[in-house]
Amino acid sequence: MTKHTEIQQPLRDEISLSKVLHALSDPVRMEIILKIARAGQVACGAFDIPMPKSTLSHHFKVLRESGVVASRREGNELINSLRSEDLEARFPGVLDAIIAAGSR
Amino acid sequence: MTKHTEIQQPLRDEISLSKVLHALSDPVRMEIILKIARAGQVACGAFDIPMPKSTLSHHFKVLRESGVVASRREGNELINSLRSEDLEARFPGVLDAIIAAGSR
DNA sequence: TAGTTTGTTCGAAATTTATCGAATTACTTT
DNA sequence: AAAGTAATTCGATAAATTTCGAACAAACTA
Repeated sequence: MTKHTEIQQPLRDEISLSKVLHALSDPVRMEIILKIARAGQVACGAFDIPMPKSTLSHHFKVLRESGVVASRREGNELINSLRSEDLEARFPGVLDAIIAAGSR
Repeated sequence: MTKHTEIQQPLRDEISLSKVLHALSDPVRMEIILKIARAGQVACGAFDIPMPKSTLSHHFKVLRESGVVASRREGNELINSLRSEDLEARFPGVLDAIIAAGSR
């Protein structure tokens, strides 16, 4: 039987624009976001970013706490997805425009 | 006769998404941007933000160097405007969406 | 020219953020 | 139960950012 643990993340209404923009203002985190945007769902381990795991983990934490990324545990890995619906509801067009801009 | 000095700002193609997002991720700078967006043109002195002049000047510098704001001298004061066209050309929809989100 | 207004620059201190290795937690597999 | 895999947390350090007062610069005004 597979256990699914909940990960702490802000509620939709608690998501702050400043924190979202700060989260996305780092090139490493933007790279992460773009990959998730393309693939839909990506495990933390699937990023071949040349960087210690602890540093990468820090960036995921920032993305999660800002409300940009949702992570859920599946087995022994964490699956990351964008909180597109929440972000679209709260800040319409922002995430899409940034992803499009970052993809060029 | 009024002298108009040019202020250093990145060229359109040199504007970086990360720097723009970082510039906009600060609440004080967002407040500045929103006021400029509403008014079109605002002098540095027209912001009644309770903060030393040097600190405010720092925030204007960040906004200028990121390519978000253009400043030109008119007589004694600096007039600030958004680089909406440059930003729209480079990162379509980003600035508008962020301003709309920040205005709510 | 002296004084005033507007805003920047400088230099230092405080705060925040990023980085990394080691230890730890959660879960799976053997 | 022991070992392996995935990722986080801890603690320390490094780097970047923010803040502020004091000094400076540019342009106007009396």
